[in-house]
Amino acid sequence: MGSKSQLLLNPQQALFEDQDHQTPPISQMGFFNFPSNPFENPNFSTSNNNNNSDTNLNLSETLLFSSMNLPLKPSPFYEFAPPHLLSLQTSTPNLWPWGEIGKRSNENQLGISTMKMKKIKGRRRVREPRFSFKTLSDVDVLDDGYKWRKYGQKVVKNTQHPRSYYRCTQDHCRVKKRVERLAEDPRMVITTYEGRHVHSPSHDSEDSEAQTHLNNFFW
DNA sequence: CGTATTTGACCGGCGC
DNA sequence: GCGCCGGTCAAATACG
Repeated sequence: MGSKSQLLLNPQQALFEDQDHQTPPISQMGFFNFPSNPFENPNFSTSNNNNNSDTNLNLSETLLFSSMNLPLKPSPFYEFAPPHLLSLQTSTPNLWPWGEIGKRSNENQLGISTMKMKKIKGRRRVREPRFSFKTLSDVDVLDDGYKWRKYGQKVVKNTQHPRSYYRCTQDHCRVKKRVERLAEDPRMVITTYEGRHVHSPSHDSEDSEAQTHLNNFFW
């Protein structure tokens, strides 16, 4: 990978859900632990080192995940993790049902369950595939190579930090993401993507080389 | 002046 | 049915 796509994020856990046109397969959703920080980067360690002013996050795992257009097959969802990102063969999946996540954090921190489906043409309901991961980060909105426009912000119950809603600015691309801080550990950012991009990431600046490389790799 | 963000209104699902 | 809650809309505002 070129220097431009240096990995600066440190996703701790990821959550996948498969695409299912009937019922939300909550039971098939869950976090699993990443293998112990394979993306260690001295520029991006613990967030409370205030000297670490590296807020300009680069092409990252976020891009890798989102550009692979989300998992499509049902479980085991970790099949869809980019193998060089998650060497899950050697890691323990550690599944957490959503309900249990809520319990652990003693609040409904992600609240995804209410946003399961959307209506399509009056009758058909389709739930876009989603996946999320949490990252140790000072900045809320991680630069993933796509351009996003904020369209809402909401305080979620029993949390102090608001949740922000973003939509991809590309025409006809309906990908959304939301960003929030983990209530129990505000150093953690939870980023959730929903939908698949119908286009390549478009950073205004340079770096098209790394991007096409990534696209070719994942698409 | 065009575009992005803010922010309260609105809406729909769900539990009671 | 009603109220709560999360998600979205959109008018007003900020921004550059």
